[in-house]
This record gives sequence, structure tokens and C-alpha cells, in this order.
Amino acid sequence: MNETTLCPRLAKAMDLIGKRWTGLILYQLLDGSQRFNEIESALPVSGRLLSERLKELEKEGLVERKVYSEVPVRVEYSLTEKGRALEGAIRNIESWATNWL
Amino acid sequence: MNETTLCPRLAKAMDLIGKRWTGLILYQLLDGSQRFNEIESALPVSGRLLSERLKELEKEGLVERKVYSEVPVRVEYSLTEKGRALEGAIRNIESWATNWL
DNA sequence: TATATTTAATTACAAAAAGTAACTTAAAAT
DNA sequence: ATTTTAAGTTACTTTTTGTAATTAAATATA
Repeated sequence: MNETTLCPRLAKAMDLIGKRWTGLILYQLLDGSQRFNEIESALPVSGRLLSERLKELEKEGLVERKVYSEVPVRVEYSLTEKGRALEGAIRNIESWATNWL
Repeated sequence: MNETTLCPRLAKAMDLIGKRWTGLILYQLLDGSQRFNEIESALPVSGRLLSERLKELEKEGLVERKVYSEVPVRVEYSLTEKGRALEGAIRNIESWATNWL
């Protein structure tokens, strides 16, 4: 495998948001801040991977994690500005899916 | 894992174009019809997976495969209308990548 | 004090997908 | 018969995912 890529930034974007479940997680978060279990229930993703993906998205600055020290603990995830900036792209894919699938 | 998904069509789209390398393969084909080796050289994808992905994309009707019986054989891949319809979404991601990565 | 409850994870292990490199096929030129 | 070249395929290793059980934390309850 060579390492020449036409557009390294697009490659990184694809690697990030093209990772399994990530697109759907972001789509789900377009509806607003949500807690861990809400996202887990809304998507066919297991807790293990949801946790992993949310960590990646947080690290990349697309998602913000907020802990509320209630009983039991409540953790809410929401899109940052960088994450919300993907809304157009996601809506575009959604619209393609509606028209072509 | 549950199976309830807000938008089954978006889920399918994400499963398809979110598969590793698929986004970049489509992006590469936006430049026009290209042969197997051209795509393989342009992207950090191995022949094994490129072959697999192109087959999936052909099966889903996003890509067309044309064989030219020259010596040695020439095989060209190009986007169908359905595939080209993704251009907006891909450009959108590209533009996000430029602005945010 | 010990046990129960609830959300948000983490761990352990099996299964599937991806990475890597060598090999095969086909068709014609030497 | 051997060589050449593009387009794959195969065999094998490594990484990622799927699944289910387990842990952590903070309080309420017996």
C-alpha cells in the first residue's frame, strides 16, 4: 500500500467519520444533547463501540462530554461547533439515501 | 444491539459509503473513468480490498465496470448516475475537512 | 453494615474484516 | 515454450467488531 493520497485532509475525514457507526452517532446527535443510553438505544451499536467512538469524537473535538453528578450519574454528549459543521454533509448523504436507496 | 434505526436508508448509506476506502474510491472516480491500477496507485488501498470494494459498488449500482479486450486487458471503472449523485455529499465532506482539519 | 439500584462504562473472548505478499489468469508477442 | 503485463485471487497474519459478563460510583433501602 502506498501512502500518496490526493487529499490528506479528506482521507483523514473519511477515516474519522467513515469509521463504523460514527456517521450514525453524529446524525443522532444532530437532534441535540443526549445521554449515553439514549444513543445506545437509538442505534444498533453496542456499548463497547459507542464508548470507543464517543472517545474518538471527543478527542477530535467533534463531540463534548458532560458529566452530571446525579444518582445515578448522568453523562450527556453533544456536538461541538466542529461537529455541527458536518450537518450539511450528513444531510446531503441522508438526501442521497432517500433518493437512491 | 437493537435493530431500531431512525433512518434505515441513512444507515444503509453509511454502511455502504462509510466502509473503509469506499469514500476515497468514489472521490477518486469523480475525476472520471479510471483503470484498476490507477485507482490502486492513487490510494493507500491494496488490490485485494480495492477489488472487493469495486465489486460492492458495482453491485449497488454506483460504479460501472468496463472490460477492454486489449493486451494486456484494460478494465475501467466509472461512476454511474447513482454514484455521481453522491458528488455533493463528498464535496461537502471535502470542504469540511479543509475548514476543520 | 450489608445489599440493592441504576447509568456508564470496561474486560474477556470469539468472529469478522483488513493488511500483506505471493500466486494465478489470460492473451498475445518473442 | 517462454515472457510480459494488468487484473485480479489466495493464504496467512493482524486488527477491529460483536457479544455478554463484569466493574465503578453514588446513594437508597433492609
